[in-house]
Amino acid sequence: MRIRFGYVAMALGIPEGSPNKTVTASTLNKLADPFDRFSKLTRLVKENLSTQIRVLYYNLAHDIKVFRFTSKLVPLATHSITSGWNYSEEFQHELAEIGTLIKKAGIRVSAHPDHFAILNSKDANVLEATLSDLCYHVNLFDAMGLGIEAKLVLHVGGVYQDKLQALLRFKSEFSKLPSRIKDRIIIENDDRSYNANEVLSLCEDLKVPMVLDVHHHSCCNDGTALTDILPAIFATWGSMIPKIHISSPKGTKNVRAHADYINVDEFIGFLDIAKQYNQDFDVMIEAKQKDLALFSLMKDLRNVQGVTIINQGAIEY
DNA sequence: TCGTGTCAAGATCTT
DNA sequence: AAGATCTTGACACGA
Repeated sequence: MRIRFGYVAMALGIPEGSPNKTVTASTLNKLADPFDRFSKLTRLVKENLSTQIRVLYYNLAHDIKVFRFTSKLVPLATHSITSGWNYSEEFQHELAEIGTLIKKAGIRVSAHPDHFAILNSKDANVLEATLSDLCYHVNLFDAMGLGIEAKLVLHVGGVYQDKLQALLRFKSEFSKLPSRIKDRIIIENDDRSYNANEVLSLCEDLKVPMVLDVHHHSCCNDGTALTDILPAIFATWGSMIPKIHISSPKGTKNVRAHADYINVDEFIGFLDIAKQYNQDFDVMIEAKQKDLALFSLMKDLRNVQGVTIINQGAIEY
């Protein structure tokens, strides 16, 4: 089976490789002239977008075809201080350039609204903020000219001590989403609330792909072995190539936090499970050292029996 | 320039 | 009811 690797948001292997530059609302508020606020924001977005393009070229130079965007390309995009700002139109040229590059190079991209985006929150304000955040991400994908293959990863969350009700609320809110959002959502098992089994059932119900996070599964599970559910998880992707997330625990005391690099033995453990299903898949590396962790894992994989290195960002196993 | 605090976000645990 | 905690990378600011 063929496995491709990707990393999240920023490149540590090149200078100025972070498209995460931002500003706080309070700093903007201190600028008396609205024009100054506007130009400060505009400068930051332009910088982030040009960094993003540079990072994509860097990825291509290293055969990395899987990438997750930062959610901060447009600082404060969903903050009330920028309400009415048509960033998609203002940066249409730059965003289109990014999209063209992605399509031409065949890069698989996604985004992951952070865990404050809660589709099934009981709080109407939180729900509104969540919808606005999802809309923001989709606005960027649309402006890039990317279709529904550009996915948005969500967690379930919104438990309030009642997981069953929370799941019902999730399904109900999901069904109300506009298709431009709904068609892009994929759901991931998390590290404390919803395990892989529960998310699998939800994904089967909603007919959306499931992202298996192998590390989260080891933090939060009901005793189900991956061997038993992996084929069903892969099946939620239909004809698409499944994607999984991997990371390693930071330490024995803090098992949920992400370590700098990926432990190759843990990953091989997963590969050995996956191998029996002979399904190609993509792997998102969630390690603090980002691209450097990817390179490090690839280096470690060179010494593993059964691994064939296809290029700097893919293996055959 | 360095270190500490703050910012964004929401749920949940503690006081 | 209010505050601390969790999480993340980067800004903001005082020393």
